[in-house]
Amino acid sequence: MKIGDIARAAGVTTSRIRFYEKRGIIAPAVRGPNGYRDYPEELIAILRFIEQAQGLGFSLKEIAGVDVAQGDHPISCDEAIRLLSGKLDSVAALIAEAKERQRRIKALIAELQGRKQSAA
Amino acid sequence: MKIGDIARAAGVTTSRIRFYEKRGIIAPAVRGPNGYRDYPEELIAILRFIEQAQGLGFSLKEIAGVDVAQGDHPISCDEAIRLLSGKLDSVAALIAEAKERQRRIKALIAELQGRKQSAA
DNA sequence: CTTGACCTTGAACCTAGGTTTAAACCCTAT
DNA sequence: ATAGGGTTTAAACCTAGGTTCAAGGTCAAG
Repeated sequence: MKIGDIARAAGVTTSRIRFYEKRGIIAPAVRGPNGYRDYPEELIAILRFIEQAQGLGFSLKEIAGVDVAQGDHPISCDEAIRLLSGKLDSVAALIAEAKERQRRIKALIAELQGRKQSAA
Repeated sequence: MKIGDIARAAGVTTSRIRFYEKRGIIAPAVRGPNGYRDYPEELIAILRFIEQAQGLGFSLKEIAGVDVAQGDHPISCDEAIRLLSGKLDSVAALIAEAKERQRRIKALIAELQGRKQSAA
């Protein structure tokens, strides 16, 4: 499949696919006699996987570390659980931070409203 | 006060102060006869205010919009409440998103652990 | 044989919030 | 007068995740 076919099928741009290739996130494409990239159908699933992983909060760097498209072992179940657990922790930390911000903002609003009352 | 004095007092770098000035987040400094920036002591509080606002999730663009250092009216109480309430909403949205991620990650982990059990 | 759609490359551009660097100037102490 | 610290400027660099551009090659249809 040519890059445009893959792009349409996976719902991503062609530039994004080239970008991933350049960054080593997906394996370099086999080239046809005209120099065009020729990708296996499996890349569609890989690209969807990447979007999914991004949606879960994984950076491209982290995704690249999984070697998803390097033809290596497709990552062990234990490894996947380990990665997900790590991300779970960082998401929890993010939530805690956001809640703290929320708390402080609420306190500020309350203070300002109190000031408004006493001024009135 | 010279830029270095302000920087030390406020706990920021001099480059950051110049950056803020260039971006219009703080007012351009008065210059001494040697061309050195000469800042009023009040800038220290303004810089601290900026850090605080950033900590609450406000971008520099949003902070600049407040015209904190333009010598204008120092922002009305109602206006402050409005801005804070808006930020409160976006923080709530952020938390909701993060929780959704958390939920999905947990579901994935559970699925993988189930797979491990059935494989064992 | 030309038009249009596709592909190639490298490089520049974008947001956000700064940092770093280079080359120059100023001030104070010794 | 010279060393050291401070200051000035513009411009380049950084992370992240891409997009956009320019200039050119390829392919199938009409």
